[in-house]
Amino acid sequence: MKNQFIQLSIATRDGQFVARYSEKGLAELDFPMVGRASLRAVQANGIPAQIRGWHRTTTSALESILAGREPENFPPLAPSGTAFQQSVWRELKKIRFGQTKSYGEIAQRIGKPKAVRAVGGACGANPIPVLVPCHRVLAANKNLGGFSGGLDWKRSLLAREGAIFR
DNA sequence: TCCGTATTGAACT
DNA sequence: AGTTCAATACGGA
Repeated sequence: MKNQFIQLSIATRDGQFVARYSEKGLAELDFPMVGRASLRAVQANGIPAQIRGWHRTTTSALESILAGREPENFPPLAPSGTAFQQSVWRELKKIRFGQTKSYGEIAQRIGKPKAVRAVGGACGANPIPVLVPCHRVLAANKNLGGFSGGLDWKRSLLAREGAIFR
């Protein structure tokens, strides 16, 4: 039972997101579930005050982005992944609100200019979409590329930020 | 070890 | 302007 996340939901007008916290911070964020039964992801009691605080910050950051505004604060992010993935995600966080970068640019900035495909793989493995802005990464020709949460989400998020893409 | 990938740029129709 | 194709790093099975 090593990874016992504490799971809390975030209701937005775009649906119910689910956030999972480790003792280090926000570990995962899920898009609203499409079909049936969004899990009742709430524990009423026994949530440490620290995590409740993080969750308030997460909620407000998420709501800001969904409303097309740049968040003022972020919770501590604690995604689990390989060293390579961590370095990619660290780089993603540096992309400013409303800006985009290509997979190749990310690869260069982490010092592995030829690891372009691997960067794509790391983006797809990102457990904290939206807050770790994997949606701001486009293909070299400014085409959309892919998105694990569905391309509609990627289009929508970029549009709300006023980013330029095709 | 083999396979797929959210890539890329060049070489071809 | 569209299509094919090899190079290439990484992660999962």
